[in-house]
This record gives sequence, C-alpha cells and structure tokens, in this order.
Amino acid sequence: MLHPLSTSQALRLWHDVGLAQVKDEEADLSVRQMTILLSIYLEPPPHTVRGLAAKLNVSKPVITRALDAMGKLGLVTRRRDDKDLRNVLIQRTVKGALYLERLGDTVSSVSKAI
Amino acid sequence: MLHPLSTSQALRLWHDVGLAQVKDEEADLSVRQMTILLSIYLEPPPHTVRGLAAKLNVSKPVITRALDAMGKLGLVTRRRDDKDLRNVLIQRTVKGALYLERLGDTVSSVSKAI
DNA sequence: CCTGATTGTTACGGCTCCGTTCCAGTTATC
DNA sequence: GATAACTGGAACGGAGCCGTAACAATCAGG
Repeated sequence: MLHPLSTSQALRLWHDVGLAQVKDEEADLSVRQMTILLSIYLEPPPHTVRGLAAKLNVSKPVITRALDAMGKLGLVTRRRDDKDLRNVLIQRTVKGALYLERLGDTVSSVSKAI
Repeated sequence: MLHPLSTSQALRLWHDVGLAQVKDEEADLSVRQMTILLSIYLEPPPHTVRGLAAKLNVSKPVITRALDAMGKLGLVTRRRDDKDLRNVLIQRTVKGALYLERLGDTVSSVSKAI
C-alpha cells in the first residue's frame, strides 16, 4: 500500500527524478518508450505489438519503432510466436531488467529526500 | 514528509503515470523540457538561461530551444533583465501553472491506486 | 574609450521520432 | 483451394531535438 502523494509532493518528485536523469545523461528513452518498456516488464506476458498498441492507444508502427530502438539498446527482444506465426512476442532481457531496476532505485532514493 | 517509495512501487507509479499521459495525448514534453519547466515553477526566481543550463548540466542552446518550444505552447515567457540587458529572465504563466497542477494531480491520483 | 569577458541566440548538419499509407506473410472461413 | 481478415513491418515525407560552432549585444576593467 502506497501512501498517497500530494500534488506538490508529486511535482517535487517529478522534478528531482527528471533532474537526476538529465544530469546523469541516462534518460535516453522518450515517455512513450519508457511506458512501453514498463508495460512489458510489469504486466504479465505475452506481449504483442497489437496488444501494446491497443493498450497505449497508439498506432502499431509506434510500437514497432520503439521496439527497434529499445532492441538496439538490448532492453528488449522479439521472437515469433510458434502457435501463430503472425504474432511477435516481445520478451524481457537482463539488461532491460537492470535498466528498470536502476530507474526504480533512483525514484525510490529521490523520494526519501522529499 | 513523504513516505519513501519501494523500487517496485516506483516503477508501478512511473508506468501508470506514463500510461495516463500517453493515452490522453497530452502535450508531449520531453524529459528535458519537463525538468526545465518544473525547475522554473518549483525553485525561487530569478531564472536565467545560464543558470538553468548549469543546473541541468546541459548546453545553453538546449535551454534556449526548450524555452522556444514551451513559449510557443504558452507555458513560459521571457523578458530581458533591466539591470543587465544581457540576461533573460524566464517567467511563469497561468497556463504553465495549470499544466503542472494537472500533472501533479495525475501523479497524485495515480498514487492512490497503488 | 577599448579590449576582453559574458549573455543569450542563431545556423548548420545530423539523427530520431512521428503519422499515414501500403505491403508481405499467416490464419480463418467458406 | 479461394477469399477475407488479421498480424507486424517498411516506406515516405515532415517535424522536432541535438551538439557544435559561430554570432550580436552588453557589461567590466584598464
């Protein structure tokens, strides 16, 4: 159970985390990409392009291109579905898990200073 | 005083807020732009290009371009400093305040569902 | 004054992401 | 089998942001 944040606490948190990311030059992902990555890692598989596009209310090419970019960074992998060769199953990677764990740690750490 | 977030709570929070932003097709500011905007509104004036660049550890043109973009959206205004005409003072706007208040409400609201 | 430092801005080439449209491959239905 | 429906991806032109290198305007110190 999370203690609810006030509006001003939320803004302070957003500012401090953003500042940490910008200064550390680690924020390579856009908000869209980050949300896609978090969906893949926080929600139960399987994840498909179609499903992610519907969930985020964006077009399929947006998902495809985001997967291209994050795949190039090693944060995500694609594999065809053996059951239905039209589908592409998006899979997690160790690097992606570490990336998000580091993000979570940053947020958690910043929250302790507010 | 803010109750510290765990790593997994932080990731869930980030995901849900990102999802709300992407779905609502809100004005899409980059992480850099958002951090600049938050700095202007959360920290005491005066704000200058030079000062923001130093604080965020980015080059001055990054600040100038971000101010151009956000100024076009009405989130921020610039005015020359009468004391030193080299300086440009960045000022808040009603629209910018409302924009951030809405962001804070989104984060706060999402936090109550975790 | 005049030279040098400081401020913010512009210009350039390059890269990424976007929205739309169209396409190849696979499956379902008859 | 033939046709329609579905999947993910490619192609196109357009827009935004980036880093670097310049620039005009302004101030400070001799």
